[in-house]
Amino acid sequence: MQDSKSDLQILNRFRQLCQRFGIKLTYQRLEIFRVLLSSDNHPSAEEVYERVKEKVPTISLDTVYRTLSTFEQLGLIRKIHGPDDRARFDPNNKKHYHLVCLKCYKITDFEWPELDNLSPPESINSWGKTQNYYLEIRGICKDCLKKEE
Amino acid sequence: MQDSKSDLQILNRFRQLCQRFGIKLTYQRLEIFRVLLSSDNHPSAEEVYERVKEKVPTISLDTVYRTLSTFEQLGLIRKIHGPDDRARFDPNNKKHYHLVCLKCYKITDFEWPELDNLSPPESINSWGKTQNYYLEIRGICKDCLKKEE
DNA sequence: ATACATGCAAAGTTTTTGCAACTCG
DNA sequence: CGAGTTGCAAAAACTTTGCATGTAT
Repeated sequence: MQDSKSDLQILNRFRQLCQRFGIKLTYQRLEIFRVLLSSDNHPSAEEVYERVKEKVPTISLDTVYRTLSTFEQLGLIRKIHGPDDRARFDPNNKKHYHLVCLKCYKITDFEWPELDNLSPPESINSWGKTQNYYLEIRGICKDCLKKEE
Repeated sequence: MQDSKSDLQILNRFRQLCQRFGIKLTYQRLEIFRVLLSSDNHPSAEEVYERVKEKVPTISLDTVYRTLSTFEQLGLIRKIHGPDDRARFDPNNKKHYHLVCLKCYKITDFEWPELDNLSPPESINSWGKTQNYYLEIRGICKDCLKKEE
């Protein structure tokens, strides 16, 4: 879900998705979709709300929550829970992991092919059916280190 | 932080910790410490509260929150944020990772030495100073699979 | 037309905070 | 005694929900 396409291309793509999943194409959903597409960071619901409000001033926060939840259920985005107490939403659907800054809570993606290829211990097979990995490396990002001196 | 020692041993150990970190040894803190020691699961603040209340009926939930936060800052426990919306606390200080059930939100520890030994991509060195890994494998646990049939 | 989506307001959850009373060291 | 800790109550922060109105198909 990260591309830089023209408005029309995004519209067509979103229309397709709505049809495929049987949900209605509304202006609110489209603009939320756009905001997610153009996010390099991992916005919280509040941040998505603020950005969508520029285009759709009458949108309400609960619509943003509901839409994000819908998108999550459709597999378009992923909800992530970092050390920050608010949920964040990840529109990057390539296999990747997260660097989380414990000061500013910024989340940065990184890739780690060696981990992708590592098979988990067999012991976990007896636990149940596994679906996906979530890996976070926590620390302090460069910007925050600079501020500390 | 997981042992099964006598009450006296735990008391002495906790007294030591309090002295080392310069915090006062209170009945509330001691009982919270005991509950954490005897937890094989990863209790939420509420769950710790419920269990401590059996011994210290007058304890308040906010004291539990404050104490857990203190313990976390001292490095005695780790706060974890799963798909469940409440924080959970992990008293296991051995290197380990988590299996998280998306149905019942139960968290199970597992070890993965191959991952411990895997060095992360160099690219992340330019990000900042990393402190620790957090890995979750999500799925459905055996019990919940059984309930579904 | 009608089933779905939105906006509003209100409520629900989880966590934090101000403050007076209390307690450990 | 005095700084640190607790309990209470209230508030804050984040998220969800009921319902009437509006809208996409």
